[in-house]
Amino acid sequence: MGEPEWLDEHELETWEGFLAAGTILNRRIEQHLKDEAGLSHPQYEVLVRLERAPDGELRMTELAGAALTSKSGLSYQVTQLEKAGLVRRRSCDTDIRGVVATITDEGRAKLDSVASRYVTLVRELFLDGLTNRQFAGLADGVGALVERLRATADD
Amino acid sequence: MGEPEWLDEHELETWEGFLAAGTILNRRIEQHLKDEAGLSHPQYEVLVRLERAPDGELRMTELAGAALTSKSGLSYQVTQLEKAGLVRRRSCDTDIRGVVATITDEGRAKLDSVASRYVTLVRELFLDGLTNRQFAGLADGVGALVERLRATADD
DNA sequence: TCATGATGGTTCGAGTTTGAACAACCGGAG
DNA sequence: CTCCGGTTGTTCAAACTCGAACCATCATGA
Repeated sequence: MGEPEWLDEHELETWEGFLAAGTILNRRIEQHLKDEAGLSHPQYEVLVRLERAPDGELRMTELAGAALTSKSGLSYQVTQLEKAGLVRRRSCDTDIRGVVATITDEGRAKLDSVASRYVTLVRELFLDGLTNRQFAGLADGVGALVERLRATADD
Repeated sequence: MGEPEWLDEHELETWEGFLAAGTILNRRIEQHLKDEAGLSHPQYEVLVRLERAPDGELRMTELAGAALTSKSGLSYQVTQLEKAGLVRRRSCDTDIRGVVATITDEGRAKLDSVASRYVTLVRELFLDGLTNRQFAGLADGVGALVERLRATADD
């Protein structure tokens, strides 16, 4: 294994800050979603993915692949959303094993009702805290990161 | 509430990328910690904070305040770490209610055993994916974010 | 001194996540 | 057609998280 090149203070600080910021932002968003609409963050994610998909439909596996949770976690969340009437399950036409999740009109309405507040929150917590220069730099870095992480999604 | 200023594509992409990157990185780190040392990420966090503290000791509340989990969550984790012999509890000298958590020698040894691998991983997943310019930009942005989030920790 | 409100930590229950096990099914090679 | 490895989604037990309730204690002021 050998000695790696240790992290200098700035590197460590940035790394830990990055993680910490993600954690805090996640938590704040979650809090607001819960209070406003009774949605957990995973549930909100599911709805958003579905809304963006053609016909508001997506296979379970595709849904899970969207960086969310495990298959079992998705199963659970979709069940919750189904109980709430925001999503429906139907079996896939071309594959009997398959299940397609569909967002309902209530689901879309729920998303609409949260959207404005959500955007406001993202501005407050994230964008407003950054100068244009900082945002540009962060956007660039994040872009590179996401690309790299997606590329090495399986190792 | 009124209509907020909507997010343009670049803003949305950056925001979602930021969250997604955090989630993925967290998960990968967690995976490795679990495999290598049988530690969860929260547990690792606790050990790191304790190791950095003078005498390797910290009050429970201070520990929880370090952006980790809730008080109850911390209680649970410290109990787990105690069972594993990596941390000890003792009551506080100046406040009978208080509890001080202390990292044991085994705890320090455990951290040492993970450190090298951990650093390697951070380089692989995070630092190596960024050019110097990108890192600088991201570091700047993250710094501003963390500062802002800490400042508004209570609203 | 004695109330009174705030604080420190644990414990409890409900909800959630995860990986493993499972049953059903697909699709290609032979 | 028939295997057979790989896929799909659910279910299960175990672990984890959170907030609320709780008791004990502190600190302040009358």
